Amino acid sequence: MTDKPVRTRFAPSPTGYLHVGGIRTALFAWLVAKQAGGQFILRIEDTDRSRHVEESEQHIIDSLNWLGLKPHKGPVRQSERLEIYKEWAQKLVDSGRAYADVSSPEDLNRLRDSAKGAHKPFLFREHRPSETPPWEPGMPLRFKSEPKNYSWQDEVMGELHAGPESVDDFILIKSDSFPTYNFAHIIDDHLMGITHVIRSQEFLPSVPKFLNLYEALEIERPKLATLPYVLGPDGNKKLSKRDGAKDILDYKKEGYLPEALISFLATLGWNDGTEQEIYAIDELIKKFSLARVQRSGARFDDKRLEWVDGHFIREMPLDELYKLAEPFWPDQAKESDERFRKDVLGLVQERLKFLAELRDLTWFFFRDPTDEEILGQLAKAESVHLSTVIESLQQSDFSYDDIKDRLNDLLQSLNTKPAVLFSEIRGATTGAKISPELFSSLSVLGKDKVLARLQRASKLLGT
RNA sequence: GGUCCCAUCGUCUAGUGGUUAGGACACUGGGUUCUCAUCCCAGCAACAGGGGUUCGACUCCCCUUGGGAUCACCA
Repeated sequence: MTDKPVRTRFAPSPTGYLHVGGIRTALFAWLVAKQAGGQFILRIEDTDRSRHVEESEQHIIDSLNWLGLKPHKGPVRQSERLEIYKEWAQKLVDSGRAYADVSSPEDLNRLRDSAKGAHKPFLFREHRPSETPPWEPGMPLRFKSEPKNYSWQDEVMGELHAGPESVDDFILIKSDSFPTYNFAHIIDDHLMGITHVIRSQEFLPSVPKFLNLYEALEIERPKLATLPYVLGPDGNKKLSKRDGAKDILDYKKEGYLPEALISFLATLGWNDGTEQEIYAIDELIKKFSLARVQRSGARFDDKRLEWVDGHFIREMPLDELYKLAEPFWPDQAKESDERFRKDVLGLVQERLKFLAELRDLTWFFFRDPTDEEILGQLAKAESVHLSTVIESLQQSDFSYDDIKDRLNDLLQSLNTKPAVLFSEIRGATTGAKISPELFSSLSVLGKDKVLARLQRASKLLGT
């Protein structure tokens, strides 16, 4: 092997959005390129016109950009390279390694059915016609394979083997003149100088066919790396859109941090052998290796993602988090100033798992609770201290320390417990089932609001 | 059915012949002046089965079982 500059690619077909499985493939390819100082290329495999979704390409690009997996250049589109595939196809025709396929869909179905009935694999090469017409536009072109045993090295799976049954004649160019994946990706990888083909497991059974084609084309084979599936949360099936796998951009909408997703995805099927659980992107670039990628599928676990995301949120400087939190505030928060919102954010930072939780955690800072909300948090019979609390807090400067001292004093003088007194105050001032720590909450909420809410609660209870 | 891949706690995993099989998520219990969360402590919990090889197997080999993929003019 030569010392060609490392180049990897991510080659999705534009049929919809990207889910975590696809993104993980992109991430690994990106990491391999990055750590070698190489290039990461985006190639749009749009050779199936019937499944093509117009907005898909932009959506894919947006997804990669959000996660910081920036391709080296703009995307390469296979649909714009038809002439190239045609030329290479012609080479195969000229060397006798490809032939026009005149069989009808009915022929094929019949052959397939009979193979199935005989419990044998369907191999087109067993029905290869002895004579075929010259290849002309509008005719599908089929590869003429030379079946044999193969052994090859996979960067992830190790030494792999397959028998001649795995090699067959397959379609290179379809009747609409578009190439198949099986053909186009081989040509493109070669022409684009791709050094590592990193792709998911579904292509593994086809590798012997590809190997046969590399030989027929007399081109050097890139390194092959097969990634195991990301499995759905339940069952052993690979994660799929059909089973509700989320669009990666939905995680953006819910306020997950890109660096958290990256760390989570990287450790889904890879580890560096240490007990480290969280990785910064720079560390991943340094430490990642295909050889340490797991060979078995990894199940996607929401809970772990939440934990990782919460971890990143807690570690983040408040000012930075504040910028990201912008779209996630409760509606009424617009009317509050930045200082206030930052204080509030500081209070809930440690309990956010993702930013969309901000709303439910902070609404009572921006809007008075309703009667029902207050009463829902207060048991009348036990709520008897409110007027005393009001008296004391009226004297307070509402600093954290002063509030703390006063409420602690009340604990003494009223001869009660935090579980009683603090719950009462919390319920009356927030009307919420959960809230941040009491003294800070009161301090941030401010004297006017706190006193007004306490008085209102007191009135509601008739005390 | 043929071909191919895979197999350690519920989940993600460490482990490369000798370990009380480690960590993390989740879960359970406890602590941190109320709730929720953080943090800390503790607990629960795994080598699919059977044969070999070996003084010794989670580690190596074989078989079985289980799971998955693939056999398209889809990628």
